[in-house]
Formats: sequence, structure tokens, C-alpha cells
Amino acid sequence: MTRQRRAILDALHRLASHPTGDEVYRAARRRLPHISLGTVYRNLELLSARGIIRKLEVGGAQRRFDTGVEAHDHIRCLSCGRLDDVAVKPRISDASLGRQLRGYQVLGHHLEVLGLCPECRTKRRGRNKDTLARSGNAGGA
Amino acid sequence: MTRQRRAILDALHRLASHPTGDEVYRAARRRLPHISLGTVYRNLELLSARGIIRKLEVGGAQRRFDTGVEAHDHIRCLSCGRLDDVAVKPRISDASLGRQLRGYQVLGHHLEVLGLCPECRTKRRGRNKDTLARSGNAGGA
DNA sequence: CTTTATGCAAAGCGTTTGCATACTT
DNA sequence: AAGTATGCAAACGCTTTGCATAAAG
Repeated sequence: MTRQRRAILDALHRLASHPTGDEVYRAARRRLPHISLGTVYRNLELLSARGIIRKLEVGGAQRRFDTGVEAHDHIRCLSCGRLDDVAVKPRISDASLGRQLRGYQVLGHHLEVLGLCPECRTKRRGRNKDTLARSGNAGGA
Repeated sequence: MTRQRRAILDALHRLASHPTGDEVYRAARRRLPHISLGTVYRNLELLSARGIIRKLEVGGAQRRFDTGVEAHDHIRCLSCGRLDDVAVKPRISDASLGRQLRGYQVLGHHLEVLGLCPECRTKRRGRNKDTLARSGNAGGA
């Protein structure tokens, strides 16, 4: 457990939500100004491989990381990319895990709700919905 | 409607599943050997902006494209990245669209089931589950 | 002393973009 | 002629990796 690894883990806890690799890097650098981006990514990868943190493969460009290892779903803003946790029932029952679906062995699932976060809703008041329609369709829902 | 755009659209229909930008490029190049990657991406972007095709922002590194514009869910192989369509009930009722969730205006949702495709299940017969556990956790479920 | 981690910089990968050329209409 | 699309190659943003040095065990 190096100083760097601890700083990264602390940053992840402090940032709370779902920071990207770069956000973790910037936060960790406030404590260790000489920490490198490579170290941050290497540690995020290592920590998630060990199940200490979770690497989220949700929609959008960048990967995100999370201290909570328990399964939960997310709601993502189509406008700014903000990501929040959400508990939406019904989830697939645990009983269906291990079942087969189209020949696949099912190991888990992830529900991503798409929408507009409060800030972006406000910003869009009274404007046309063009950009919304475009990106809104991109969510894969 | 240029020859290039038609070739791209045809490729998308022929490839059936959920090709990546590069896969569309390679398929289109069989008909138009001089088509450029830039043209392919520009057209995929343009076509999805017009609602003619769908750009999927699912987990994994690359974006994928789909001729079907109707909403449906997916099952992704954690080992090889293969992506198939799937209809899993229960979905969120349409009634809950437009509702609010954590202050977000809900516009859609997407369920991604994670697992092992038939081919990868076979390959893994009798081997340890290490890599599976690692990547399995990455799905965000 | 052996192993593991670090900083730095370069490479990688998928995607986007600038620009001059070539089609459309 | 005005507008749009193309090929090419360079640029981009995020992430990974090679390598020499430094810290851990």
C-alpha cells in the first residue's frame, strides 16, 4: 500500500459519485502533486481487479470508478454526462442469474436510465429540443 | 445520397448485429475500396442524427451502430464483447417516462445483460474463473 | 535482495476534423 | 455557382505501456 495508492483510494471516497480517471488524478494530485496519470490508471485497474473498487462500463466516452462494489443502477444525463446512482425496481431477480439467454450464460445486468439532470433541465428551458432528440436517441434504450 | 452513404447503409443492414465503426468501414470497403474511415464515421454520425440508424452507447470501448431504431435491450459478452439483442421483461413502463428520478427528467432507459456468449462458454470449459471474475465485475451491474 | 510500484514520456486506439478536391443541384 | 460530401492525413482525448528509478516487503 503506497502513498499513491492510498491517495487514489481517498480521492475516490471523497469524490463520492463516479469520477473518471482524470478526475481521480486531479483530486489525488492535490495531495501528491507529483503523482502521475499512469499511476492513477494503473491503480484504478488494479483495485478494480481485486474487487476493492468498481470500474463502470456505462455509456458515454470515459470509464468511471466507484467505491461501492454492490450492484446498483445508474441514471445518466444525456446532456452533460453526469452520473448518479438510482434504485429502480423491478430488477432482474437473482434467480435468473446463471440462466441462459440466447445461449449466453447470464452473470449480471445493469440498468441505465437516461434523462436530463436538474441543471441541464434548467439550462434548456424554452429552447428547442433538437440536440436533445439527437443525443437522446444515442442512449441505446 | 452518395454511393458511399448507400454502401455504408447496406453494410449496416448486411452486418445485421451491432458493428463498430471499423467493422462498417471494412465491410463498405469491399464494395468501395477507396472509401475512407472519416467518411464512414461522418455518415454514421449523420445517419444517427437523422434517426435513420441508432448509435449505441453501451458498455465497452467502442460505439456500435444499429439499423433498428426501436428501443430494445442487449446482452453483452464479458469475454469477447459480442453484443446481441434481447427482450427482457419487465421493462420500465412507458408511463414512467417523463417522470422524475432524483431530479432528472427521465427520457429512456437501457438494460444491458452481461454474460458469456456460447463460444466463450465453450472456450472456458474447465479453466479457472479468474479472468471472468475480474471482467465480470466491470459490467456495472 | 527480490518484488512491486512509480514518474515520465511515448505509443495505442477509436474517433473527429481541417483542408483541398470532387461531386451534386 | 452554391452547397454538400469525399479522401487523406493529422489531430484528439482517454487509456495503456516501456523503461529506468525508487520504494516495499
